[in-house]
Amino acid sequence: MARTTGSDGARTEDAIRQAAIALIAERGFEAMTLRELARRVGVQPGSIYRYFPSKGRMLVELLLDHLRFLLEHWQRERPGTDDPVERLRAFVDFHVRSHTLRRREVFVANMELRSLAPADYRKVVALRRRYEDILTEILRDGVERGAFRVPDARVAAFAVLAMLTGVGTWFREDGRLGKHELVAQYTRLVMQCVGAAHDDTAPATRHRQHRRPD
Amino acid sequence: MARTTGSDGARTEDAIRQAAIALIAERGFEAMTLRELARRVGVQPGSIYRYFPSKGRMLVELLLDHLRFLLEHWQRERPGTDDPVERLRAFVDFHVRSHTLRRREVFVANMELRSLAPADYRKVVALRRRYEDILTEILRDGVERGAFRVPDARVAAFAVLAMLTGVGTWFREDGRLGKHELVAQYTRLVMQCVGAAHDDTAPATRHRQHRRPD
Amino acid sequence: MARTTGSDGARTEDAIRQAAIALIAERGFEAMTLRELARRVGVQPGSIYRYFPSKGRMLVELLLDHLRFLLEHWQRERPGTDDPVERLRAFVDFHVRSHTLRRREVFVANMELRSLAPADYRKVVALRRRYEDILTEILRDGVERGAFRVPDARVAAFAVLAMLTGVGTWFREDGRLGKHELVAQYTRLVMQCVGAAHDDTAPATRHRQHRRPD
Amino acid sequence: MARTTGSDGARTEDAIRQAAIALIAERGFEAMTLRELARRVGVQPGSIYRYFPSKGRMLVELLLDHLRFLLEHWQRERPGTDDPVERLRAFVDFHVRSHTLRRREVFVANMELRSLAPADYRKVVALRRRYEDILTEILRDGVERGAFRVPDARVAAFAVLAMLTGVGTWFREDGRLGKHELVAQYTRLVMQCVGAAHDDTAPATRHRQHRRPD
DNA sequence: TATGAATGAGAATTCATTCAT
DNA sequence: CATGAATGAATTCTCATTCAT
Repeated sequence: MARTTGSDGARTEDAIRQAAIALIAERGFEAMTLRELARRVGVQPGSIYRYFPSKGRMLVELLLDHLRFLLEHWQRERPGTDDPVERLRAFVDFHVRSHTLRRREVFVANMELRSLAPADYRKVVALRRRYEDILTEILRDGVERGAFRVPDARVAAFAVLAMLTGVGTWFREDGRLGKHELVAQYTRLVMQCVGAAHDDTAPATRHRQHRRPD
Repeated sequence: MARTTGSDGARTEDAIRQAAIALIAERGFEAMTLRELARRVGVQPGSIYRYFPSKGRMLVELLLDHLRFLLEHWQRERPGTDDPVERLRAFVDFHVRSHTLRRREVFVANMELRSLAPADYRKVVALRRRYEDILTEILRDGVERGAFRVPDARVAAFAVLAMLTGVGTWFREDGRLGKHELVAQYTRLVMQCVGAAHDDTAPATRHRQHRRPD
Repeated sequence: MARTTGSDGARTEDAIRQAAIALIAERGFEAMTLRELARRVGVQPGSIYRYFPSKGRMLVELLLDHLRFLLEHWQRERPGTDDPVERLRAFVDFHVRSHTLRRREVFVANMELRSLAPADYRKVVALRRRYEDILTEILRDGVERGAFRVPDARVAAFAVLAMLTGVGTWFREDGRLGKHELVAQYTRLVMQCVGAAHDDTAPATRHRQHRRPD
Repeated sequence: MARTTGSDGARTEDAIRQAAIALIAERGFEAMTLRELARRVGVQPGSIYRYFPSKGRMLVELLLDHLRFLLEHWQRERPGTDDPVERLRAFVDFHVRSHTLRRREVFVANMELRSLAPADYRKVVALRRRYEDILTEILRDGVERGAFRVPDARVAAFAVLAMLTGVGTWFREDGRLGKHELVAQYTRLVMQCVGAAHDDTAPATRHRQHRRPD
């Protein structure tokens, strides 16, 4: 077959990106083959090279895109207030929502750093660091203002991020727990964790206290 | 050459296991080649097959060994008391210590589940589940006795495990933070997280409040 | 280099098939290596996998092709008559000619059944059985009509086929015996063997009675 | 384990030979591995080298042994008479019996000539030639005395040998046809084939004329 | 823009063989 | 006589990548 009438580069590139994220999340970057990627997209392996100069570059671009997406969206959605509790609440909400919505991207970004070439690794980690800094800064500020009580803001930030990001490992969109409920539970856990003087009378967590999964 | 003088099966197997864990942690299972593994051990690639029937079986055996190690050691070291706070404190201590001591095994066990054949995957996950259940059980018991306050013991267990396990990602044996201090900080974070009626006047965390990593 | 100018799938596949038959006939299927096959064809070993999914599938396809070739050609060339002697004569002629013309295919088909996977083995043997049945049927019919005298048509068919097929083992295109003469001698032997009321005064065999190969 | 008390070289060697013939017949010489052979015999692969200097030498020895066995036994069993018909009858009987009794040896000897090193090939073929010559000589003598009518004794010898040897391909010890009956049928086919002035009133073939396998 | 034929390097794995014990 | 640890070369097969069309 020659060229499909109306075939369209932008559409093809997008299809490749989507399929690549899915495939890498499923199999891992090293285990994914361009052959299979091409098969899923419905093109020949060679065609991928119109859009990405190499398998490795494809990974970096996907990861950078994801991290830029996170940073930009946070920029847009973060609350105007400077109340640490409100800011933390917003961050948890943002993080849990984006990390369940874009589960595969998050998973890939967490698993495949090893597969990056050193220079790419540095770029990606720098962006990730900026994201971590958002939380560190919120915690640090909260500690200073007496809103939170943790021995070390950076350690606490790592702990909280690990906790929050871990949600992607087990949460299923179609599982027992609704996403709203999920956010509520994690918000409470985080608040307790950082020693927020909690008003844990928030309704969402309250009326479920008797529920118990598994 | 047929056989290096004094060569010894048990020793060789051990050397392969050690090197394999290190190499998989470094590069990832798929990216690791048996050639390189053999080179590090100082044998020919084919010799690995005296000890493992395939690359895939090697991975399972390493993972199962690691999980069995964790379960057995917890069995031996867990405290006799049934006070939830004491049990949780012991678990955090055990987990953080074993997860910093056997960092690479932990890392591999968390990253390479994907690379397992389905049947092996099930075996490994079953063991991991038993480990998770230890913490779930402690939390559930604590909630019932009023020692902890979390909306859902299982969700909290996942959250706490993610938090604790994440320590392996950034903690360096030779870094700023001592292991003792590390355990102290995580203990406090976990206690707060599960809403333990805290006696957080513990000295270890106190006199460091002004310190700040990174 | 990506692609030799003017390279052409159909041509390459044919070259591989030809070379494969020759090489398997020479060395045996197990002893043949894809490296050597590729070298003879003038491509890289990996390129063979564009045309055959595995070494094993290559063998089946070659054997099935050969047997289909035999069956189809017999279908086209078999005589319209129902006189058993004429039919047998035509079969011997067809068999000896095709088995000297396609010596290597025949040889491979006889030697390499063992190397087939069980499922493939069944397919190939089923086709071979259809070929054997052609002769069995001719003999059976001839026995019923009183044209041949053998105790058991199926046993005789095996005996005659073995005899005829054996010709490929020793006959050389450039040897003492012409192909025409060869067919004549085998026709006579077969006719005698099945007890045909022979008119063995056929000239072809006559004027050579004093010749002696080897 | 050290050495089994009373373990015995001659016994081991014999076990290896037996197993080797069986395994080569099953899989083919190239496809057989010394590992599997050793496993069947119950020794370690290295131990085989006490008895055979290499895999290749093992094959030659097995083939030479087999051919020597055939020649010696014929020497002992051949009839004293010089009547061509009697001699041919005895040969057919001997050949069919030995080729069904030692099926696997025969099969191996026919299939694996290719796997021999050139020098070994020559030795084996020379012995086989001596065996073929026995039949050629009988036929030639019979033609001269007017007992047989074939255009060329050597061609007929090849044809008859192929026919007779083919029996090993399909005959099953536990099948429909008894061995006695088998010999009788082949004797008759051969006699007819060489144009022996037949007294085909021999009882063995007669009273079965109505039988029909398959 | 896309194909499909081909490459070449390297992967896991197998195997005959060796030899200290 | 036999073992078992090890070798080294080779095997099938895979894969990222190239490029004429």
